[in-house]
Amino acid sequence: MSKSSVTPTRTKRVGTQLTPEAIIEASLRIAARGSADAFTVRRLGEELGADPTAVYRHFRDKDELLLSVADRTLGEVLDSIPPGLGWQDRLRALADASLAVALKYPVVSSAMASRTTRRANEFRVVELILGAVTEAGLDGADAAVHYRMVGDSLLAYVGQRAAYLLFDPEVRAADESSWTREYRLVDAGGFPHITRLGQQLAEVTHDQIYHARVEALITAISQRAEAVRGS
Amino acid sequence: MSKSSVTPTRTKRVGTQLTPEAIIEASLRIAARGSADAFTVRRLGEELGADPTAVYRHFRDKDELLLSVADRTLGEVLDSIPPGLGWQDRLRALADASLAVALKYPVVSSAMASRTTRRANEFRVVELILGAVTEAGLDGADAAVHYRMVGDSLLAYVGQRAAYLLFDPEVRAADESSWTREYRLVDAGGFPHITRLGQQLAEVTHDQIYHARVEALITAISQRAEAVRGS
DNA sequence: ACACTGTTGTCAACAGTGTTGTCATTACTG
DNA sequence: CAGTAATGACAACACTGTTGACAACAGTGT
Repeated sequence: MSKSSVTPTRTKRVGTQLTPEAIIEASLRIAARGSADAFTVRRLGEELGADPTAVYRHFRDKDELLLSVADRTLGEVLDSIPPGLGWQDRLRALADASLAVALKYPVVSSAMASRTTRRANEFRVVELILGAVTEAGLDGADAAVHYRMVGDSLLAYVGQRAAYLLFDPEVRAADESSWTREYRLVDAGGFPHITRLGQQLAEVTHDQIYHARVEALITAISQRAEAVRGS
Repeated sequence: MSKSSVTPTRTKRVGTQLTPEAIIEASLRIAARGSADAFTVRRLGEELGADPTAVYRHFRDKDELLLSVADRTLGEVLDSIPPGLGWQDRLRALADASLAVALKYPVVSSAMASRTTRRANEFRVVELILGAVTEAGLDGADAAVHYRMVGDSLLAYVGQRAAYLLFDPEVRAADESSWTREYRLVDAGGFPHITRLGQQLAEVTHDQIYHARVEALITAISQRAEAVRGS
C-alpha cells in the first residue's frame, strides 16, 4: 500500500460522492413519486445512500435545497415551450408546461405556490412573460403589473392543483363527492342557486377551470392593451 | 352539596371548561397574532389554560380544527359584505373582505389556499358567487365553471398574500429588494425586457396586482355573459 | 515526503411537531 | 343513587429539521 497506486483507495466512508447536482436529482426523484410527506431529509439520505445530515454540507437549509430544486423544475418548464409562438400561445404554452411539471413534482410545486426562487431559470420565465405582455402592447408600469398578475396567478393555480394531487385519495374522493353530498342537502329556500346548479357544479372539470383561468389572464392583457392603444 | 358547600370543592380539574367554540376562539386569537409557527397544539393548550391534548376530545385532528376555524373566518368575511350591491361590486366586496380577513388570520388563510371546508359558511360564499355570476347573465355549466374560477382564484390570491405576510421580515425584505438587486444584474443582452422594466418592476404594489387580478375575473365573467347573450 | 488546512460524511443528540393510550375525575342519564 | 359516557391530565411515541463533535479524505506549500 505504500508506493502502489494500485491500492484501491480504501475509503471507509464510501461515499457516493455528494454534489449539489446529485442531491437535487435525488430530490426530484423523490418528488416525482408523488407522495406528500416523502420529501424529508432522512428519506433524501436513503435515496442518496448517505447520511441524511450530509446534505447540510451542500445546502444551508432544506429551504435552500427546495429553491434549487424548484429552479430545476422551472428549467423543465422552459425547455418544453416551443419557440415561434405569438404572445397568447406563448402564455398558453407556459401555462400548459407549468401545470404539467407541477403535477409531475407535486410537493415542490405546492411548496412554491407563494415563493420565489430568484435564481437563473426564474429570470427566464420573467423575461418570457414580459416579452409576451410587451408584444401584446403593454409597456412600463402596465407591463410590470400584468407580468405579476400572470406570474402570481399561474404559480397559485399550479400550486393548488399540485396540493390537491397530494391529498390522500380518500380526502380527494370526499372533496369530489361533496357536490353530490353536502351541497345537495342544503336548504333550497336559502340556497336557490346551489340547489339549481347542483348538477352542473358536480360536473365541472379541472380542465374547464384551467381554461377559464388562463383565458381570463389573456383577456385582461388584451383589454388593457386595447385601452392604452386608444388613448 | 348543601352541607359541604363550604368545602372549597377542590377540583383539580374544573369540570367541562373546553368547548369547541372556546377552542376555535383561542385558535383565532393565536392566528391573529400573525406568527407563522405559533399555531401549534401545545400553544393552543397554553392559550386555553388546559392540557394540549384535551383539544383532541373536541376535534379529531388539528386539520378538522383548522377547517372549523377557517369556516369561522369565512363568517367574518360574509358579515362584512354590505347588501344591495350589483354583481360586480358584490364580487369586489367579497374580494376585499376575503383579503382583509386573510391578512388578519394569516396562518389560517395560508393553510386553506388549496382547501375546502364544506361547512356552513362556505355554502353561503358559494351561494353569493353563484348569485353574482347568475346576475351577470351566466347559467348552467357556464355559471358553475365561472364560480370555480372566482372562488379558487380568490382563495389562491388571498392565501398567497397571507403566506407572504408570514415570512420573516428578513425574507420579505430580500424579496422586495430583489428587483433592485438580483434582477438588476442580469445580462442586458439576454434579458432585454427585465433590463428595460427593472424600475417599474420594483415599484409594483400589492394593490395594483390585487386590482388587476380581481378585475380580470370580473371581465372574464362579463365577456362570457356577452358571448352567450349574443348566441 | 510531510505537516497543515479546509472540506465532507457519519454519528449522536436536541428541540419541536402531531398524535395515541391510559387513567381518574367529572357530568349526564335512567 | 348507580352506572355510563364524556372529558382532562399525563406520559410516551414516531416523526420532523437541524447542530456540534469527530474522523476520514483532498489539496497545497515547503
